[in-house]
Amino acid sequence: MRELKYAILGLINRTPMTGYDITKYFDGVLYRFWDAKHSQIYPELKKLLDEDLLSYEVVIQGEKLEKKLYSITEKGKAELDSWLVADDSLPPIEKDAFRLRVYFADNMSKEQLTTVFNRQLIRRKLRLELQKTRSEELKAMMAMDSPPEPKESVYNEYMLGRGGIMRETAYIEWIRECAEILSLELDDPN
Amino acid sequence: MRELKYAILGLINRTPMTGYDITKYFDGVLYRFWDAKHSQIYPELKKLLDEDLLSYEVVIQGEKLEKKLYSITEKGKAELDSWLVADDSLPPIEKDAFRLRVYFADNMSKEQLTTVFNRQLIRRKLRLELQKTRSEELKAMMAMDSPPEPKESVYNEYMLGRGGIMRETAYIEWIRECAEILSLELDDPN
DNA sequence: CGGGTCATGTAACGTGTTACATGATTGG
DNA sequence: CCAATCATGTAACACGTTACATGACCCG
Repeated sequence: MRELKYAILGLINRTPMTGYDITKYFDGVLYRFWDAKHSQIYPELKKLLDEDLLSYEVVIQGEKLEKKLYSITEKGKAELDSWLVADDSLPPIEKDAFRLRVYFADNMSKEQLTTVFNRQLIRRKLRLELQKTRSEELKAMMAMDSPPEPKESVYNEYMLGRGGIMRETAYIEWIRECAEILSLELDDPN
Repeated sequence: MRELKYAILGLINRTPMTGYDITKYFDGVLYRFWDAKHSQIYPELKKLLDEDLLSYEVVIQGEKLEKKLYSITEKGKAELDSWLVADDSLPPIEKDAFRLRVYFADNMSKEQLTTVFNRQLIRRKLRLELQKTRSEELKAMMAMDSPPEPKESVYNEYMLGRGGIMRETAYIEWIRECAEILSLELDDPN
Protein backbone atom coordinates (compact mmCIF):
# COMPACT_ATOMS: atom_id res chain seq x y z
CA MET A 1 0.00 0.00 0.00
CA ARG A 2 1.03 3.55 -0.81
CA GLU A 3 3.94 2.28 -2.78
CA LEU A 4 4.31 5.50 -4.73
CA LYS A 5 5.08 7.12 -1.40
CA TYR A 6 8.11 4.90 -0.91
CA ALA A 7 9.24 5.16 -4.51
CA ILE A 8 9.33 8.93 -4.07
CA LEU A 9 10.96 8.79 -0.64
CA GLY A 10 13.60 6.44 -2.00
CA LEU A 11 14.47 8.74 -4.88
CA ILE A 12 14.57 11.90 -2.79
CA ASN A 13 16.59 10.05 -0.18
CA ARG A 14 19.39 9.71 -2.75
CA THR A 15 19.45 13.37 -3.58
CA PRO A 16 17.06 16.35 -3.32
CA MET A 17 14.75 16.63 -6.31
CA THR A 18 11.80 18.51 -7.73
CA GLY A 19 8.52 16.90 -8.72
CA TYR A 20 9.56 17.37 -12.31
CA ASP A 21 12.80 15.45 -11.73
CA ILE A 22 10.86 12.57 -10.20
CA THR A 23 8.54 12.53 -13.19
CA LYS A 24 11.55 12.34 -15.51
CA TYR A 25 12.90 9.39 -13.53
CA PHE A 26 9.63 7.53 -13.80
CA ASP A 27 9.40 7.88 -17.50
CA GLY A 28 13.12 7.62 -17.98
CA VAL A 29 15.37 5.04 -16.36
CA LEU A 30 12.61 3.53 -14.23
CA TYR A 31 9.98 3.05 -16.90
CA ARG A 32 10.69 -0.68 -17.14
CA PHE A 33 9.62 -1.37 -13.57
CA TRP A 34 7.87 1.61 -12.10
CA ASP A 35 6.00 4.62 -13.29
CA ALA A 36 3.71 7.44 -12.30
CA LYS A 37 2.39 10.55 -14.00
CA HIS A 38 3.09 14.05 -12.74
CA SER A 39 -0.61 14.38 -11.93
CA GLN A 40 -0.12 11.71 -9.30
CA ILE A 41 3.29 12.84 -8.13
CA TYR A 42 2.48 16.45 -7.19
CA PRO A 43 -0.43 15.55 -4.91
CA GLU A 44 1.66 12.78 -3.31
CA LEU A 45 4.48 15.24 -2.62
CA LYS A 46 1.97 17.49 -0.87
CA LYS A 47 0.85 14.56 1.29
CA LEU A 48 4.41 13.69 2.20
CA LEU A 49 4.98 17.30 3.25
CA ASP A 50 1.90 17.12 5.47
CA GLU A 51 3.29 13.98 7.04
CA ASP A 52 6.64 15.71 7.65
CA LEU A 53 8.48 13.11 5.61
CA LEU A 54 9.73 15.73 3.18
CA SER A 55 10.63 19.39 3.31
CA TYR A 56 11.26 21.76 0.44
CA GLU A 57 13.21 24.77 -0.51
CA VAL A 58 12.23 27.16 -3.28
CA VAL A 59 14.90 27.56 -5.93
CA ILE A 60 14.74 30.29 -8.55
CA GLN A 61 15.48 29.16 -12.07
CA GLY A 62 16.44 32.08 -14.34
CA GLU A 63 14.51 35.28 -13.56
CA LYS A 64 11.50 34.12 -11.59
CA LEU A 65 10.58 30.46 -12.25
CA GLU A 66 10.10 28.99 -8.80
CA LYS A 67 10.82 25.30 -8.40
CA LYS A 68 10.44 23.27 -5.25
CA LEU A 69 13.47 21.25 -4.34
CA TYR A 70 12.36 18.50 -1.96
CA SER A 71 14.59 16.88 0.64
CA ILE A 72 13.85 13.97 2.91
CA THR A 73 13.47 14.60 6.64
CA GLU A 74 14.76 12.39 9.44
CA LYS A 75 11.24 11.11 9.90
CA GLY A 76 11.07 10.35 6.18
CA LYS A 77 14.33 8.42 6.33
CA ALA A 78 13.05 6.41 9.25
CA GLU A 79 9.82 5.53 7.45
CA LEU A 80 11.71 4.57 4.30
CA ASP A 81 14.08 2.35 6.26
CA SER A 82 11.28 0.57 8.03
CA TRP A 83 9.36 0.04 4.77
CA LEU A 84 12.41 -1.41 3.06
CA VAL A 85 12.53 -4.33 5.46
CA ALA A 86 8.74 -4.74 5.75
CA ASP A 87 7.22 -8.08 4.85
CA ASP A 88 4.49 -7.40 2.28
CA SER A 89 2.41 -10.17 0.79
CA LEU A 90 2.95 -10.81 -2.91
CA PRO A 91 1.31 -8.41 -5.36
CA PRO A 92 -1.94 -9.72 -6.85
CA ILE A 93 -1.62 -11.63 -10.12
CA GLU A 94 -1.48 -9.01 -12.82
CA LYS A 95 -4.38 -8.76 -15.19
CA ASP A 96 -3.30 -9.63 -18.68
CA ALA A 97 -5.77 -9.51 -21.54
CA PHE A 98 -3.74 -12.02 -23.55
CA ARG A 99 -4.14 -14.60 -20.79
CA LEU A 100 -7.87 -13.94 -20.72
CA ARG A 101 -7.98 -14.53 -24.46
CA VAL A 102 -6.15 -17.83 -24.02
CA TYR A 103 -8.75 -18.83 -21.44
CA PHE A 104 -11.49 -18.18 -23.98
CA ALA A 105 -9.52 -19.66 -26.86
CA ASP A 106 -12.37 -22.00 -27.88
CA ASN A 107 -14.24 -19.05 -29.30
CA MET A 108 -11.54 -18.43 -31.89
CA SER A 109 -10.78 -20.21 -35.11
CA LYS A 110 -7.32 -21.62 -35.64
CA GLU A 111 -6.50 -18.75 -37.98
CA GLN A 112 -7.63 -16.17 -35.47
CA LEU A 113 -5.66 -17.85 -32.70
CA THR A 114 -2.55 -17.89 -34.85
CA THR A 115 -2.89 -14.18 -35.49
CA VAL A 116 -3.46 -13.35 -31.83
CA PHE A 117 -0.51 -15.49 -30.74
CA ASN A 118 1.80 -14.10 -33.37
CA ARG A 119 1.02 -10.52 -32.48
CA GLN A 120 1.62 -11.21 -28.81
CA LEU A 121 4.89 -12.91 -29.64
CA ILE A 122 6.05 -9.91 -31.63
CA ARG A 123 5.14 -7.46 -28.88
CA ARG A 124 6.84 -9.55 -26.21
CA LYS A 125 9.98 -9.96 -28.29
CA LEU A 126 10.12 -6.21 -28.75
CA ARG A 127 9.87 -5.64 -25.03
CA LEU A 128 12.58 -8.22 -24.45
CA GLU A 129 14.89 -6.50 -26.93
CA LEU A 130 14.32 -3.20 -25.17
CA GLN A 131 15.31 -4.79 -21.88
CA LYS A 132 18.40 -6.32 -23.43
CA THR A 133 19.51 -3.07 -25.02
CA ARG A 134 19.24 -1.16 -21.78
CA SER A 135 20.94 -4.02 -19.98
CA GLU A 136 23.94 -3.76 -22.31
CA GLU A 137 24.15 -0.03 -21.65
CA LEU A 138 24.17 -0.66 -17.93
CA LYS A 139 26.80 -3.35 -18.25
CA ALA A 140 29.02 -0.86 -20.05
CA MET A 141 28.40 1.78 -17.38
CA MET A 142 29.28 -0.67 -14.63
CA ALA A 143 32.72 -1.07 -16.15
CA MET A 144 33.37 2.69 -16.09
CA ASP A 145 35.25 4.58 -13.42
CA SER A 146 32.75 7.40 -13.28
CA PRO A 147 29.39 6.37 -14.72
CA PRO A 148 26.89 9.09 -15.69
CA GLU A 149 24.55 7.79 -12.99
CA PRO A 150 25.31 6.89 -9.38
CA LYS A 151 27.15 3.57 -9.33
CA GLU A 152 24.88 1.74 -6.86
CA SER A 153 21.77 2.71 -8.78
CA VAL A 154 23.37 1.37 -11.96
CA TYR A 155 24.04 -1.98 -10.28
CA ASN A 156 20.53 -2.14 -8.88
CA GLU A 157 18.95 -1.22 -12.17
CA TYR A 158 21.05 -3.88 -13.84
CA MET A 159 19.64 -6.51 -11.48
CA LEU A 160 16.11 -5.34 -12.20
CA GLY A 161 16.86 -5.45 -15.90
CA ARG A 162 17.99 -9.05 -15.56
CA GLY A 163 14.66 -9.79 -13.92
CA GLY A 164 12.83 -8.18 -16.80
CA ILE A 165 14.79 -10.23 -19.30
CA MET A 166 14.08 -13.43 -17.45
CA ARG A 167 10.40 -12.59 -17.11
CA GLU A 168 9.96 -11.74 -20.78
CA THR A 169 11.93 -14.78 -21.86
CA ALA A 170 9.68 -17.02 -19.78
CA TYR A 171 6.60 -15.35 -21.25
CA ILE A 172 7.86 -15.97 -24.78
CA GLU A 173 8.61 -19.59 -24.03
CA TRP A 174 5.12 -19.94 -22.64
CA ILE A 175 3.56 -18.51 -25.79
CA ARG A 176 5.53 -21.05 -27.84
CA GLU A 177 4.41 -23.86 -25.59
CA CYS A 178 0.78 -22.80 -25.88
CA ALA A 179 1.08 -22.53 -29.64
CA GLU A 180 2.42 -26.05 -29.71
CA ILE A 181 -0.41 -27.41 -27.55
CA LEU A 182 -2.90 -25.69 -29.83
CA SER A 183 -0.79 -26.88 -32.81
CA LEU A 184 -0.46 -23.45 -34.31
CA GLU A 185 2.19 -22.57 -36.83
CA LEU A 186 3.73 -19.34 -35.62
CA ASP A 187 5.93 -17.24 -37.85
CA ASP A 188 9.36 -17.17 -36.31
CA PRO A 189 11.53 -14.51 -37.92
CA ASN A 190 14.60 -15.57 -35.96
CA MET B 1 -9.73 -1.36 -21.17
CA ARG B 2 -12.87 -2.66 -19.48
CA GLU B 3 -11.35 -6.08 -19.24
CA LEU B 4 -13.74 -7.19 -16.52
CA LYS B 5 -16.47 -6.69 -19.08
CA TYR B 6 -14.94 -9.30 -21.37
CA ALA B 7 -14.09 -11.69 -18.55
CA ILE B 8 -17.78 -11.65 -17.59
CA LEU B 9 -19.01 -11.90 -21.17
CA GLY B 10 -16.69 -14.83 -21.78
CA LEU B 11 -17.94 -16.73 -18.75
CA ILE B 12 -21.62 -16.09 -19.44
CA ASN B 13 -21.05 -16.99 -23.07
CA ARG B 14 -20.19 -20.52 -21.95
CA THR B 15 -23.31 -20.94 -19.92
CA PRO B 16 -25.87 -18.66 -18.23
CA MET B 17 -24.83 -17.61 -14.74
CA THR B 18 -25.72 -15.41 -11.80
CA GLY B 19 -23.48 -12.69 -10.41
CA TYR B 20 -22.81 -14.98 -7.50
CA ASP B 21 -21.62 -17.77 -9.82
CA ILE B 22 -19.23 -15.37 -11.51
CA THR B 23 -17.89 -14.31 -8.13
CA LYS B 24 -17.28 -17.96 -7.24
CA TYR B 25 -15.39 -18.45 -10.49
CA PHE B 26 -13.16 -15.49 -9.78
CA ASP B 27 -12.18 -16.64 -6.38
CA GLY B 28 -12.22 -20.28 -7.35
CA VAL B 29 -10.67 -21.72 -10.49
CA LEU B 30 -9.65 -18.35 -11.92
CA TYR B 31 -7.97 -16.87 -8.87
CA ARG B 32 -4.51 -17.58 -10.26
CA PHE B 33 -4.96 -15.28 -13.24
CA TRP B 34 -8.04 -13.15 -12.82
CA ASP B 35 -10.18 -11.89 -10.04
CA ALA B 36 -12.87 -9.42 -9.07
CA LYS B 37 -15.00 -8.85 -6.02
CA HIS B 38 -18.78 -9.09 -6.09
CA SER B 39 -18.92 -5.37 -5.38
CA GLN B 40 -17.39 -4.80 -8.78
CA ILE B 41 -19.27 -7.55 -10.57
CA TYR B 42 -22.83 -6.51 -9.78
CA PRO B 43 -22.43 -2.95 -11.07
CA GLU B 44 -20.66 -4.26 -14.17
CA LEU B 45 -23.55 -6.66 -14.87
CA LYS B 46 -25.92 -3.72 -14.69
CA LYS B 47 -23.79 -1.85 -17.21
CA LEU B 48 -23.74 -4.83 -19.56
CA LEU B 49 -27.54 -5.00 -19.37
CA ASP B 50 -27.76 -1.31 -20.27
CA GLU B 51 -25.53 -1.99 -23.24
CA ASP B 52 -27.76 -4.91 -24.32
CA LEU B 53 -24.87 -7.34 -24.14
CA LEU B 54 -26.64 -9.44 -21.53
CA SER B 55 -30.21 -10.27 -20.64
CA TYR B 56 -31.50 -11.95 -17.52
CA GLU B 57 -34.24 -14.14 -16.27
CA VAL B 58 -35.38 -14.28 -12.66
CA VAL B 59 -35.16 -17.74 -11.16
CA ILE B 60 -36.79 -18.59 -7.85
CA GLN B 61 -34.60 -20.53 -5.46
CA GLY B 62 -36.70 -22.30 -2.80
CA GLU B 63 -39.69 -20.24 -1.67
CA LYS B 64 -38.91 -16.72 -2.72
CA LEU B 65 -35.17 -16.07 -3.14
CA GLU B 66 -34.90 -14.35 -6.50
CA LYS B 67 -31.72 -14.82 -8.42
CA LYS B 68 -30.84 -13.29 -11.75
CA LEU B 69 -29.64 -15.74 -14.32
CA TYR B 70 -27.77 -13.81 -16.99
CA SER B 71 -27.44 -14.90 -20.60
CA ILE B 72 -25.41 -13.35 -23.37
CA THR B 73 -27.22 -11.62 -26.23
CA GLU B 74 -26.31 -11.76 -29.91
CA LYS B 75 -24.83 -8.30 -29.53
CA GLY B 76 -22.84 -9.53 -26.56
CA LYS B 77 -21.48 -12.48 -28.51
CA ALA B 78 -20.48 -10.17 -31.32
CA GLU B 79 -18.63 -7.82 -28.94
CA LEU B 80 -16.90 -10.71 -27.24
CA ASP B 81 -15.78 -12.17 -30.57
CA SER B 82 -14.40 -8.89 -31.77
CA TRP B 83 -12.56 -8.29 -28.48
CA LEU B 84 -10.97 -11.75 -28.60
CA VAL B 85 -9.11 -10.93 -31.78
CA ALA B 86 -8.37 -7.30 -30.88
CA ASP B 87 -4.76 -6.16 -30.79
CA ASP B 88 -4.17 -4.56 -27.38
CA SER B 89 -0.83 -3.15 -26.38
CA LEU B 90 0.96 -4.99 -23.58
CA PRO B 91 -0.22 -4.39 -20.04
CA PRO B 92 1.92 -1.91 -18.10
CA ILE B 93 4.76 -3.39 -16.07
CA GLU B 94 3.24 -4.53 -12.83
CA LYS B 95 4.19 -2.71 -9.69
CA ASP B 96 6.07 -4.98 -7.37
CA ALA B 97 7.26 -3.73 -3.98
CA PHE B 98 10.05 -6.30 -3.88
CA ARG B 99 11.54 -4.89 -7.07
CA LEU B 100 11.34 -1.40 -5.60
CA ARG B 101 13.20 -2.66 -2.54
CA VAL B 102 15.89 -4.14 -4.79
CA TYR B 103 16.24 -0.76 -6.48
CA PHE B 104 16.87 0.85 -3.11
CA ALA B 105 18.99 -2.02 -1.85
CA ASP B 106 21.89 0.31 -0.85
CA ASN B 107 19.86 1.47 2.11
CA MET B 108 19.85 -1.98 3.65
CA SER B 109 22.53 -3.84 5.52
CA LYS B 110 23.60 -7.24 4.25
CA GLU B 111 21.64 -8.91 7.04
CA GLN B 112 18.50 -6.98 6.21
CA LEU B 113 18.89 -7.78 2.53
CA THR B 114 19.28 -11.46 3.31
CA THR B 115 16.08 -11.42 5.34
CA VAL B 116 14.12 -9.58 2.68
CA PHE B 117 15.39 -11.89 -0.06
CA ASN B 118 14.70 -15.02 1.91
CA ARG B 119 11.16 -14.04 2.72
CA GLN B 120 10.47 -13.24 -0.90
CA LEU B 121 11.95 -16.54 -1.94
CA ILE B 122 9.68 -18.42 0.47
CA ARG B 123 6.57 -16.61 -0.68
CA ARG B 124 7.39 -17.19 -4.33
CA LYS B 125 8.10 -20.85 -3.78
CA LEU B 126 4.77 -21.22 -2.06
CA ARG B 127 2.98 -19.62 -4.99
CA LEU B 128 4.85 -21.89 -7.37
CA GLU B 129 3.82 -24.98 -5.39
CA LEU B 130 0.21 -23.86 -5.50
CA GLN B 131 0.43 -23.54 -9.27
CA LYS B 132 2.01 -26.96 -9.55
CA THR B 133 -0.61 -28.62 -7.38
CA ARG B 134 -3.47 -27.21 -9.39
CA SER B 135 -1.62 -28.10 -12.58
CA GLU B 136 -1.44 -31.75 -11.53
CA GLU B 137 -5.16 -31.76 -10.80
CA LEU B 138 -5.86 -30.40 -14.25
CA LYS B 139 -3.56 -32.94 -15.87
CA ALA B 140 -5.54 -35.71 -14.17
CA MET B 141 -8.82 -34.17 -15.30
CA MET B 142 -7.59 -33.95 -18.87
CA ALA B 143 -7.10 -37.71 -18.89
CA MET B 144 -10.69 -38.37 -17.80
CA ASP B 145 -13.59 -39.17 -20.08
CA SER B 146 -15.97 -36.81 -18.33
CA PRO B 147 -14.11 -34.21 -16.29
CA PRO B 148 -16.02 -32.29 -13.59
CA GLU B 149 -15.48 -29.09 -15.57
CA PRO B 150 -15.98 -28.47 -19.30
CA LYS B 151 -13.13 -30.10 -21.18
CA GLU B 152 -11.99 -27.05 -23.17
CA SER B 153 -11.87 -24.87 -20.10
CA VAL B 154 -9.70 -27.49 -18.38
CA TYR B 155 -7.25 -27.44 -21.29
CA ASN B 156 -7.17 -23.68 -21.35
CA GLU B 157 -6.70 -23.42 -17.62
CA TYR B 158 -3.90 -25.93 -17.89
CA MET B 159 -2.10 -23.72 -20.39
CA LEU B 160 -2.50 -20.72 -18.11
CA GLY B 161 -1.22 -22.77 -15.21
CA ARG B 162 1.87 -23.65 -17.23
CA GLY B 163 2.40 -19.93 -17.76
CA GLY B 164 2.12 -19.32 -14.04
CA ILE B 165 4.65 -22.02 -13.30
CA MET B 166 7.09 -20.62 -15.85
CA ARG B 167 6.63 -17.10 -14.54
CA GLU B 168 7.17 -18.04 -10.91
CA THR B 169 10.13 -20.23 -11.78
CA ALA B 170 11.75 -17.33 -13.63
CA TYR B 171 11.10 -15.04 -10.67
CA ILE B 172 12.74 -17.50 -8.27
CA GLU B 173 15.75 -17.87 -10.54
CA TRP B 174 16.03 -14.10 -10.65
CA ILE B 175 15.98 -13.82 -6.86
CA ARG B 176 18.80 -16.37 -6.70
CA GLU B 177 20.80 -14.47 -9.30
CA CYS B 178 20.34 -11.21 -7.40
CA ALA B 179 21.36 -12.87 -4.16
CA GLU B 180 24.50 -14.11 -5.85
CA ILE B 181 25.37 -10.67 -7.23
CA LEU B 182 24.87 -9.20 -3.77
CA SER B 183 26.74 -12.24 -2.37
CA LEU B 184 24.03 -13.15 0.08
CA GLU B 185 23.76 -16.56 1.63
CA LEU B 186 20.14 -17.59 1.25
CA ASP B 187 18.67 -20.48 3.19
CA ASP B 188 17.69 -23.12 0.71
CA PRO B 189 15.50 -25.74 2.32
CA ASN B 190 15.39 -27.86 -0.84
C1' DC C 1 -32.94 -23.29 15.18
C1' DG C 2 -28.60 -21.73 14.07
C1' DG C 3 -24.32 -21.31 11.29
C1' DG C 4 -22.55 -21.37 6.78
C1' DT C 5 -23.52 -20.39 2.35
C1' DC C 6 -26.38 -18.39 -1.33
C1' DA C 7 -27.60 -14.10 -3.26
C1' DT C 8 -27.58 -9.05 -4.30
C1' DG C 9 -26.66 -4.75 -3.66
C1' DT C 10 -24.41 0.31 -2.02
C1' DA C 11 -20.88 3.60 -0.04
C1' DA C 12 -16.47 5.34 0.91
C1' DC C 13 -12.05 5.38 -0.23
C1' DG C 14 -7.50 4.76 -2.67
C1' DT C 15 -4.97 4.61 -6.83
C1' DG C 16 -4.10 5.69 -11.54
C1' DT C 17 -5.13 7.82 -16.23
C1' DT C 18 -6.35 11.48 -19.42
C1' DA C 19 -7.31 15.89 -20.13
C1' DC C 20 -7.36 20.67 -18.83
C1' DA C 21 -4.65 24.74 -17.49
C1' DT C 22 -0.91 27.95 -16.99
C1' DG C 23 3.38 30.10 -17.31
C1' DA C 24 8.78 30.54 -17.58
C1' DT C 25 13.14 29.26 -19.75
C1' DT C 26 16.44 27.94 -23.13
C1' DG C 27 18.60 27.36 -27.35
C1' DG C 28 18.62 27.56 -32.21
C1' DC D 1 11.02 34.79 -31.88
C1' DC D 2 9.31 30.38 -31.52
C1' DA D 3 9.37 25.62 -30.35
C1' DA D 4 10.77 22.35 -27.07
C1' DT D 5 11.28 21.67 -22.56
C1' DC D 6 11.05 23.01 -17.70
C1' DA D 7 7.84 23.38 -14.02
C1' DT D 8 3.53 22.91 -11.26
C1' DG D 9 -0.81 22.20 -10.54
C1' DT D 10 -6.36 20.64 -10.83
C1' DA D 11 -10.55 17.98 -12.52
C1' DA D 12 -13.07 14.23 -14.21
C1' DC D 13 -13.20 9.69 -14.73
C1' DA D 14 -12.10 4.49 -14.49
C1' DC D 15 -10.97 0.79 -11.81
C1' DG D 16 -10.47 -1.81 -7.60
C1' DT D 17 -10.80 -2.70 -2.49
C1' DT D 18 -12.94 -2.80 2.04
C1' DA D 19 -16.71 -2.22 4.59
C1' DC D 20 -21.55 -1.76 5.24
C1' DA D 21 -26.18 -3.80 4.60
C1' DT D 22 -29.85 -7.11 3.99
C1' DG D 23 -32.25 -11.26 3.54
C1' DA D 24 -33.17 -16.30 2.10
C1' DC D 25 -31.84 -21.10 2.08
C1' DC D 26 -30.00 -25.56 3.53
C1' DC D 27 -28.26 -28.97 6.37
C1' DG D 28 -27.27 -30.95 10.62
